[in-house]
Amino acid sequence: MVSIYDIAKRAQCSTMTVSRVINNTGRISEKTRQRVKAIMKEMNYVPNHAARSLVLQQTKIISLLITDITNPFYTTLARGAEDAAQRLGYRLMFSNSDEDVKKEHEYIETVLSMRVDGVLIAPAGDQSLEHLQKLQLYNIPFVLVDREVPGIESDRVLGDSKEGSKALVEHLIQLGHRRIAFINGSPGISTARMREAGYLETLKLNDIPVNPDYMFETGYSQFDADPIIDKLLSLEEPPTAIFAANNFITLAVIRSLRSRELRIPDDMSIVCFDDLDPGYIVDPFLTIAAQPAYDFGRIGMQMLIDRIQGTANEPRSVILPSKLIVRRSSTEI
Amino acid sequence: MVSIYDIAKRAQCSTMTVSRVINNTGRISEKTRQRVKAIMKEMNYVPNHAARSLVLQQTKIISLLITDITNPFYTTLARGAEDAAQRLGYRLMFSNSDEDVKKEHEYIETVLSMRVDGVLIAPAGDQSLEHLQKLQLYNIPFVLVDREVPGIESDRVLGDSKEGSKALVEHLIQLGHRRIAFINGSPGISTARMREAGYLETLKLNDIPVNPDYMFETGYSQFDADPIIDKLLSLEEPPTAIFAANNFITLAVIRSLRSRELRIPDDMSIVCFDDLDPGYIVDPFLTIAAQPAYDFGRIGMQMLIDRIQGTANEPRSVILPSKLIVRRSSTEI
DNA sequence: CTCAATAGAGTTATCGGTAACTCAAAAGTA
DNA sequence: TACTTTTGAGTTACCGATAACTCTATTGAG
Repeated sequence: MVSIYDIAKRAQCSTMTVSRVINNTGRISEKTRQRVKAIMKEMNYVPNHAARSLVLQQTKIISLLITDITNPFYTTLARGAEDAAQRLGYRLMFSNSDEDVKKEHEYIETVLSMRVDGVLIAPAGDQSLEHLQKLQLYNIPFVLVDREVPGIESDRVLGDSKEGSKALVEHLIQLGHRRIAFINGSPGISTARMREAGYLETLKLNDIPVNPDYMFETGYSQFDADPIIDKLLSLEEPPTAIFAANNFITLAVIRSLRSRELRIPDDMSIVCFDDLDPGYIVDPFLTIAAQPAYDFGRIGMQMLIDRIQGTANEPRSVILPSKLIVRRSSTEI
Repeated sequence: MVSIYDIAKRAQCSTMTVSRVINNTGRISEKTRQRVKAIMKEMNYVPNHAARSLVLQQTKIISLLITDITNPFYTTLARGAEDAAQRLGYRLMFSNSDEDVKKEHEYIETVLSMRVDGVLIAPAGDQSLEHLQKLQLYNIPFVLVDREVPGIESDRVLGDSKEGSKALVEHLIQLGHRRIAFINGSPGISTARMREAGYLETLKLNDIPVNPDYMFETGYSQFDADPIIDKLLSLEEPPTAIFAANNFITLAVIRSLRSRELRIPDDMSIVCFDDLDPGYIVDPFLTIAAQPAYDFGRIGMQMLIDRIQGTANEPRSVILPSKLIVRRSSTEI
């Protein structure tokens, strides 16, 4: 592959002159500049990123670590991050941890090894603490998006899961529901804890006793809801509404209900966080707390680049509100 | 950041010894190996990828360029590619060209600059030719997935768009349809051409005259189908079925039909390529030609790594069949 | 006309790692 | 015991680029 030396030889100048032409720095006569440029073009020169970043000690690459590339919430977030990064002159490297702390660990190793300039990360869970401390140890700036991790002080962009949760449950209560089941993600993830807090608080505010039989913990990724639905339906007083903590859980729940010929919302109201991809859904019918996924990415990326370029000020938190969108999956009892 | 020199100093040995411990090469006494290993761990040493790839002339990184990160077909493909890459010891770098040749061009520049070991690419269109030739010029192995590009000889994994197309149209004809509209992607994309060929051929086989008023070309990405639906509905003999070339087009079409209170399939049958994300759709109702997206990625990645590591044999083509899945969006006339 | 300032380059060292070669001491062999 | 082989390292050069410094013509001022 053609290097700066090849160009220099051909142009009968030093590599430094070529480097100056490439970077538009230093003093170069217009004549030389044009000659070198022509030769670079002719020889199809492409600078070697590794060599450059080795000496510059910066890569202009930012790593984006999300937990599920098939979840539209995250792909939308990714798009926001990508657009912002591009605008500010950085390249993005996506990775996908699959909600798996071990896989996340491997990616962090790569990220460290590549000396990326910063990391925008939706951590797999509280156990991500260790990875994040490693980033801190190496002074690699990072911003948490969507989820926080206890023990880590850093910039972050979070959704207001608790408020969103309260809005959803309040909505159900307004519709007359009092037997509201809650199927949550893993308590090892901050959003799940916040959503539970919102659920509990709203019940309390409305003097509805908490029924442990109505509460479940599962994963945010694909899973089978049948066992849970079984239990709920076999209760003496089955719930009239289900609050599912995210879109994946909702899908599993809906599938399970459908397979039993139960209709939504007639037989069961459903509310949840995050839309199924708005671009995809032919017929949006879920009542949701919609989070501004694109902004999560966009704002997170801006904060990250601020941090990379800027002075080391206090960690900032941005909390983005979610919006209650009432559709047909919830109805009066 | 701690380098191999810091380790060497602390271990009182040469950098070469450290390098040998890292790579498990050369002759090292067990005692020294353990001592160096302990120090590396203690000092949290992480090898510098740039330095290493500079001297090794390989990065163990493969670039995956897809055209739309929000399209489940591509995210599923990406997952297949990722799994295969990981299994074979490579890291993946996703990028997203957004069906935009210019954006693709920028990513190719980055890819060249980073000297990745190979590129798995779903080209934005025929105009990608120029980028791909650049890859060829630099001897960077690449594999085309999903789409081919005239003028480029290379490994590739394609769907059998023509056969899939024929199956869909044949299915409609079997149901009694003869007025079948076809809303295609851009003719600058190979799959669109193949799908059109299948459409035309099947009509001909069944002695159905081609009606130019039934044929449209648009983009594979989000767009507004209203003008097209307007035209179709205002025809003297409006179609009874629509064949939409991909999932995005289908969505736009469905939205447009719904906004006119037209029911599917009662008022209009619809068939198309590619599922909306099977994991997402609450209630799959589209009749589709399903392509094995995961295998596109998996097989493509395997071919690519073969090519990177192996001998330079003839370019190989893998054609993956699509499967007709009949659901409720198509019915007898 | 002389000397300082500036334009337009070139030299050298370095980033962090590894290949290829070298070399002394220990171990094996005749 | 003397010589060869093996073990366990160290030295040096280089991958491709850039920072910092140096150097030589020009140019301009007085």
